[in-house]
Amino acid sequence: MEDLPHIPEATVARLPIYLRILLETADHEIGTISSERLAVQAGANAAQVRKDLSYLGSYGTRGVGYDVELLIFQISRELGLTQDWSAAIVGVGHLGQALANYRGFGERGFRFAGLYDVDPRKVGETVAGIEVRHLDSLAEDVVARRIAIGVITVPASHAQEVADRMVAAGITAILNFAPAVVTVPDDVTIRKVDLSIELQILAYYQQRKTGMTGLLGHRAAAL
Amino acid sequence: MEDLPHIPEATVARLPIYLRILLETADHEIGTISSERLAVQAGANAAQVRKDLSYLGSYGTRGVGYDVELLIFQISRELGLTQDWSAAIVGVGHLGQALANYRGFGERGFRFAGLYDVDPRKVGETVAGIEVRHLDSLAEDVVARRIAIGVITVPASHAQEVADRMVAAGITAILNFAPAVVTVPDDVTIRKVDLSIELQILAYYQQRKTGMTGLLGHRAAAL
DNA sequence: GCATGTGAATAGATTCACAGCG
DNA sequence: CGCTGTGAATCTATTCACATGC
Repeated sequence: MEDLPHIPEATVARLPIYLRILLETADHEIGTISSERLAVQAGANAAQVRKDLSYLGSYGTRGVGYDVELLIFQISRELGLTQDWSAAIVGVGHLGQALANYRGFGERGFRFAGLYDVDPRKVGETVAGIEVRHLDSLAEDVVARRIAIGVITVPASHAQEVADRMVAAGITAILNFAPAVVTVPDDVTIRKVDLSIELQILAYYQQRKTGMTGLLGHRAAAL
Repeated sequence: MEDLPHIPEATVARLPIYLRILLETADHEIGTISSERLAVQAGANAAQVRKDLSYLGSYGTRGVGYDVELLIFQISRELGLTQDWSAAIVGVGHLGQALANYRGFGERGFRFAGLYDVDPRKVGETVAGIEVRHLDSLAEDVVARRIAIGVITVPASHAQEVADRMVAAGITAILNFAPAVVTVPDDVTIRKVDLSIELQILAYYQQRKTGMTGLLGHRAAAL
């Protein structure tokens, strides 16, 4: 298999996990790893690991396993992590500040190159060593600081508007933390992280467990 | 379709989105909504909306659409949101504090009933109106405060240990923000939110766009 | 007539199972 | 002989298309 045929979405989502495990493995000075071992550590199935890795090419050795360093390089290259990426955070609330301070983003070349808000009390402040600028400065900064990724941490009511401004500013990859459906043009990639949806999903599965106490799956004692 | 046959995972993940849209729709005093309209607002396909909703039962009216209030109730019931849920956050770093302060969790009956850390400088402090307690108190609090959900916001190196203590304390639903694979027994539901993985996925798709400039998809100018 | 509800068709992801190679 | 690489089989999810019923 060669370079261009694109990788299934589900595989792309797992490559970063493999990469992290491989980096840890390399730290332990282990030179080679089997799909079985990688699968156990990733909480997956060995056949899946092999199939996923096969989309990158044939970098394993039969009877031996995968060379850890080689695989780190190949996955990094495939994910585009051989270059550095600059991101802008729009919305300097609790979450925006937490992200700005989050160590472990550098995990693979991500840098927050800008923090934006419209609140005059926040503009001019410094958070995590970055000066908060007015959202109006975003467009010029995208060019000047080569910002490629936008992170939305504003309230839901402003999320679409912020996304529109990001797109207008030339950003084509967005990570949305606001609890709102945001639509963007086809050439813009958007992903969402929605904390309250995650909790609701957990609640569903949790209810299935405890709700089984009554005969008909009725609701259990609420608090 | 009746009560027990369980709902596909993909559908469960979308129900909270529909619910949110329906709540907004209700705010605008609109009594009825079509699958088409719901689909547009959720960024989905009308057939999918109908199929998803059909797992809850037949709550639509042909030729008309769905009664907004009725659907809100049915989805809420299915997701287990007719009861309140208490969650504990373990790890009072930037992210843990941001979550504790996050308004909009109450969006459907979630309450943070406990904040835990092991750092003596943090234990005893108050964050978002909640006293930070030592992780050792978790087990007793799970019982006393009926905590059902655990949220992990500690560094990756401690995530598994914290998860183990949550499980030992009787928690059976966990949301993990630490960039680490955490394993739990089968009867425990775990979901992960991994910020750096999300950025890496964006980087992949971003690269596909810009990386096409060179003939062979080689890496572009790094900064 | 119009929008739901749903079988049937399609697409996508996971797992199996084994041939192929070091 | 052991572990990769991958077609084939299976399972899950999405989309189509239309019969059904208000």
